[in-house]
Order: sequence, then C-alpha cells, then structure tokens
Amino acid sequence: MDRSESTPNLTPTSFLVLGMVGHLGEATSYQMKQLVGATIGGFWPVPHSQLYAEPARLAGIGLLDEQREAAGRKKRTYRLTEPGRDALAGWLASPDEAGGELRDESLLKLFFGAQAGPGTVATFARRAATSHRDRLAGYEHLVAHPPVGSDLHQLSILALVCRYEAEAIAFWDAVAVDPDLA
Amino acid sequence: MDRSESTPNLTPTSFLVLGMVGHLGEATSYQMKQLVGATIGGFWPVPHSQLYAEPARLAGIGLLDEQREAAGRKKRTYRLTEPGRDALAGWLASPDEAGGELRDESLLKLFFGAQAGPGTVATFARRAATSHRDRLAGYEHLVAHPPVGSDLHQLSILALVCRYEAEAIAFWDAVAVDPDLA
DNA sequence: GGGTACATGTAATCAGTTACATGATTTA
DNA sequence: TAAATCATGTAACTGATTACATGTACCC
Repeated sequence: MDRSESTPNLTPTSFLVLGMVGHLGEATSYQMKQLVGATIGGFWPVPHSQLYAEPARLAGIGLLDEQREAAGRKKRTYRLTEPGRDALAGWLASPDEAGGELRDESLLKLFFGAQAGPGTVATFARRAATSHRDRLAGYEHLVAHPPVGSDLHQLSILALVCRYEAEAIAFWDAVAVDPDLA
Repeated sequence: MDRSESTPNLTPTSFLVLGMVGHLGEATSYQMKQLVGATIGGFWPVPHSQLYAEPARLAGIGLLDEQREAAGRKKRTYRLTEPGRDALAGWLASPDEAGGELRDESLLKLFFGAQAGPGTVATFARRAATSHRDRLAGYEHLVAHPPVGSDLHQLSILALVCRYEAEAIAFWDAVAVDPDLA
C-alpha cells in the first residue's frame, strides 16, 4: 500500500501554473497573470492572488524551482524541476473524468425563465447576446493578432471558443425574438 | 446610504435553489437533487450536500419557508416566501456581468499540448471526443424524453448545450486527426 | 432476513475569492 | 512632483467539496 505515489493534492490550477511555467521556460507570477489574461482568462479565469500563492506552494513541494532576485524588487522567478516536468507530463497524459462545465449564469436564468415574464427573458437574452458578441470579437481579434510566443494548439482552442460563442449568439438572438418558445 | 437593500450574500447556488423551489412549488432537498441531476447537472454540477445546506441557510434568512415533517423521516420541505420570490425575481431581471465560463480540463490540456507529444494530444483528443459524444447522446435522450414538469425554456437550454457538444465533437475529432495543427 | 439501493443529513477541510496594502515606474 | 498605473504580494473569509454517518425501503 504505497501512498507516496501520484499527485498529492494538485488541482487544475496547479497544472495551469506548471503548464504556464513550462511554456514560458521561466516565469514570474506577473508574467503568468499576463499570459492568462491574454489567452484563457476569458473562459477560465484565475485571480492573480492564486498566481502568487500557488507557485509558492508548488515550489514548497519541489515541483518548481524558485529563484529570488537579490536586488530591490526581489521578485520570484519560477522554473520547472524534473519532478515538476513529470507531474505536468503525467497530467497531460491522464484521462479527464469530469466533462467540461458550462457555467453561465444566463443559462441558469433561462432555465427558470418560466418564472419570469417573457419581457424579462427577452431583456436578458438581448444582453447575453451582446455580451457574447463582444467576447467573440475579442477572441477573433486574438486569433487575428496572436500574442508572441503562442503556438498552434493555443490558437486552435480559440477556434473552438469562437465557435461556441457564435452558437451562443445565435441561440440568444433566437431567444430574444421568441422568449416563450425559444 | 441604505445598506439593507439587495442581496446580502446570495451566490448562484442560492438562486439555483430558489429557482428549483419556485419551479417545483415545494421541494425537499432530495427532489432538488433529482431535478438537478436530470437537467442542468451535466454542465452545472451541484453536490447534494449543498442542496441540504443551502436551503437551510436560505430558510434562516427568511427566503424560504421550512416545513418539518413530524413523522418518522422528519424531512424538510421548502417553499418560497414572499421575500424569496422577490429575490428570485430580482436576480432573474438583473444583468450578468461575468460571461460564462467554459471550464474544460481537456481544453486546458490542449492549451499546453505543445509540451506533450503529438501522440499524447491525439490520445486525449480521442477520449474527449468520445466523452462529448456520450454527453450529447445523453442530452438528446433528454430532449426526446423530457422529464415530466419540464417547460420549454428548460428544453431550449438543452438545445444550446447539444449544439455546443456537437461543436466540441467536431473539434476534438479534428484534433485527433491532426494533433499538431488542429 | 440479508443485501442493495434510496434518502437524508453533518462535519471537516480547503481552494479560491475578496479585500487590503504597498513599492516601483512612468507620465503629465 | 503629483497622479496614475504597473507590479507584487499577504491576510481573512467562506462557499464548496470530500468524507463520514445513518436510517429506510425494497428485492431476492
């Protein structure tokens, strides 16, 4: 009964951090924050406080190497250790049990739409459509002007997200037109 | 500066509970669990423990009326109070700031796909496609055999979810075929 | 009458959020 | 040199998850 195997308590956020560091080679918390904001932040948000706390924790477990600047700012730069690289590789190769979650509060509202008036439904449907349009525009801009250092896998994800946004727009437009039947 | 107005500390889960109770007229925690499992549970999971804890809390705040069975099982049945109905209506009419999150661990993995081998990417792309296919089948079954008491709004959401699943399947199939370029 | 699935809760822990705080650069 | 913004963290709280625990009904 070996109990020291596998991941001790690594969350998706942990792997997000490991992946970011691996992708960048070396990174400060701020750089990760930037990268997240520029890419997956739109559909997988991570508050910056976690991007400071989590790398520190991972360094404590030995999955990251923490290099502290001596000079004034004393910022911490992280790099993958071998165990860290292994953990990342293991996660990448592991199957995901839980299918993706589609947490959209508007969807929840629509689910209870019968308890609101049709006018209310139409109103937030219009708002939702607008909001998705904005997001789609943002993603399309990203695709058109990819940040330096992004690779094809990363861009391909944006393709899926764009398709989803397009569906969402069509959907909410339809709901706005016919709030009762959708 | 009136500070007693509006929602004190109501989370999406709170409104989910309020909505469920409103939809059912009256409900026990278990009934909510059933309903969640049969409908939104696939993309907006809620652990059953919350469906016991949260109604109790809401009853404490006065948004739900809790009726305790005298007999053996002593189960608690909830019903909306007027304030509860107001809170629900207010939420339904309020705009959502945060756009929906698309938390899918597979997406995260693909994002870091360049750090895994193409073989690895292809493997989990195939798995992801399969998983989405299963989910799509499940939703389509739901649409074909709607549970009693479901209304059109609720079914319409399933339509969107189905479309999203279809996109996801197409996407992951493409990735599986061409893991490098996607 | 013994097992299995249904039903109903509680307790402990923790990841993640929110809020607080402040130093370093740039800009006007 | 004041304001604004960029950059870097820490602290407190809490909603949610995980795990525990037990009763009841049905089925074989």
